[in-house]
Amino acid sequence: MRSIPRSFFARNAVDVAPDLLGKVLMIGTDLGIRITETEAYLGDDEASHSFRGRTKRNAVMFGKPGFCYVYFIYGMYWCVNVVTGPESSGEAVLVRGGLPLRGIETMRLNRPKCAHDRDLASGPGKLTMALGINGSFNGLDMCASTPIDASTPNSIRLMTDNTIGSKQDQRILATKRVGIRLNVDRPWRFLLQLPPSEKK
DNA sequence: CTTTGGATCGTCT
DNA sequence: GACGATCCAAAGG
Repeated sequence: MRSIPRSFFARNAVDVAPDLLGKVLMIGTDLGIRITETEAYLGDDEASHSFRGRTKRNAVMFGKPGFCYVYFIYGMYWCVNVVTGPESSGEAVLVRGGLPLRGIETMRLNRPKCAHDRDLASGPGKLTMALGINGSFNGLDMCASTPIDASTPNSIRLMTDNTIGSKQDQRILATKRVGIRLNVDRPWRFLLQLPPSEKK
């Protein structure tokens, strides 16, 4: 498991989003999911929180790539993004789903009503609940080179897992984004198609 | 299996 | 004052 350089995120969100499939979102050292679903949001994109310019909520989107943008939605849920593109472009990739990789027991405690392990993190609100991500993670660096140990609170990282097959082996499906009202036709939702044997 | 509607509050108009 | 980058329980097929 190795960290991802900031240059990976300093590209267009539509390019970063599919490349994040198969990568690992880690909280601390013992809790993580393999990313299976992402969505790209651009600066000049009516569906994006950044479309109408910088506000208190979306300020992180206009900062450096590789940082964490967390927002609260529907009065109940948190969603987590990674900022992409050149600084102040207002781009980000929403992490919409993943499969438990480490710390499944913790995820079950965080989502006691979840019937199947494969659904512990199978949605943008579900995965933040499973991983314990909330507003206090907003603005944290997800590709810092500083090592994480047990004394690092609220650490959140995107990482590459050597044991996962190369991107060339992955089947990626692109569809329209969900849950939005504007700019609905862009095929900027990306799903990792797993072979039945890997679906758990 | 699919469809429907309720929950719940920060943010921006 | 309205609505949202959602989830889940309940009801119907």
